[in-house]
Amino acid sequence: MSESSRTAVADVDGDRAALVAAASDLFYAHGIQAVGMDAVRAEAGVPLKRVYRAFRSKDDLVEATLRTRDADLTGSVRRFLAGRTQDSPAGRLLAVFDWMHDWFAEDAFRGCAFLNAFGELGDDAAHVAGPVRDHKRAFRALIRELVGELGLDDVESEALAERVYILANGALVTAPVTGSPATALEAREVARVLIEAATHMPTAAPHGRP
Amino acid sequence: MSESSRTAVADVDGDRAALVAAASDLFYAHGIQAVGMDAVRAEAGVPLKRVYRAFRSKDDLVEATLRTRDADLTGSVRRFLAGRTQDSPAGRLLAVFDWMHDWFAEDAFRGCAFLNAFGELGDDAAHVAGPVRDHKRAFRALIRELVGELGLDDVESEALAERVYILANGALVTAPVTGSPATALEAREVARVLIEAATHMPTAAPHGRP
DNA sequence: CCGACGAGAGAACGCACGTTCTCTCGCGAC
DNA sequence: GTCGCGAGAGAACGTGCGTTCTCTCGTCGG
Repeated sequence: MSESSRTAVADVDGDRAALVAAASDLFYAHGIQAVGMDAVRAEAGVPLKRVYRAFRSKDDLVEATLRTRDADLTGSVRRFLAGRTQDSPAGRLLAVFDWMHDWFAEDAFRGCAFLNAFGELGDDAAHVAGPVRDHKRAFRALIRELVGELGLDDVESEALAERVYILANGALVTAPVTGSPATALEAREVARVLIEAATHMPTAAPHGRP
Repeated sequence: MSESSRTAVADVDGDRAALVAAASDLFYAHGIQAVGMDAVRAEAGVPLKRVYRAFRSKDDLVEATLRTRDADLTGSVRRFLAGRTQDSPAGRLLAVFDWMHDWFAEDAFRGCAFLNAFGELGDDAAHVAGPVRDHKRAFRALIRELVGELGLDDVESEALAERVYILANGALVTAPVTGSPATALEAREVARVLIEAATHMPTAAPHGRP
């Protein structure tokens, strides 16, 4: 067993994981300020004392929650893309919007946790603004990576990546307000037009997956 | 004078206006839950008693603030468009992004108050979700109106409007995170490509205003 | 000049939160 | 068996909120 002496000595790592999982769901569903530490404690089934042994404060927990969610999302989209290695570079870039569509259709979907958190607390809270900016940078970098496979030059690649990134954020924020997952497919169509315009090559037909 | 007996009988309408103006700024800058009624009272210079004579509760004030902001924003963009009546239909549609660019460059810009509020409180709070959906519907209707002048058929017009709307939301949410007003111009370029693709007609050169 | 009404300022109240403290109890060591 | 350590449950504490209440004082009618 990789744990220390049996289950004893208060498994701080296990607590951290349980608390982050519980807090992540609650913060995402109701906002950060609206969820109290007691609700997190109850959802995680961890006594309050251990909560404050695992995290110095609520701010700490919030930051850990955001960083974990960043890793989870990145993992999720990369796993999705791993199933599309046979696709054309354009198809793989567009697959990001297919992934979004699947996500938007989930019952629990309530927009982008990072944009929600940033909108709620903004620049006032560094422990939120930092992870949010890091996540968005990572997401943009992922898109940039996929755009890179299209074979455009650097200037064109940067421009296209920036535009697809803005577009993805647009879908991410519009879908929860309208409640329609199809927003992702509209955005996908826009991306398709952008890719065609940039590469001067036709891409797969709308909504069709090879 | 249009007021009732002098300045007496507690000018409820004046109070409402002052309170909404103060609350609007504070909510926008720091979020809704982070701003207490006492801060609003202090900023507006209105005694607490009159605050609760003008509004039944904080929820009421929040809703009034959002509705007023909706009217203000709509007025602002329509005034901006009124200066572009000489432009082509495509130019007038793209002018929405020029208006956004001006807005993003303001010091106080902190994203879309409606998306921020929705992200903060989400569907949990009907007094927020309602005005947010109404505002977004109105904004989309404005875009649909401008798209209508392009002379496309209804199906194409609806599709283009939806896409430009998603795009505008993308710029609106990306700009505060990156802090770059140029996001609006990137989105403008995407819109230009979409319009060209939809109308099969070239539009004005990038970033050029006739 | 007096009395009463109403407005302003802020204290008061009930509640909920983040955080800490205390009490109790189970369990292992000797 | 007994002692003591440590963990769990939740009470307690300080703070800040939304909302209401009270007290004081200026002002106006008579």
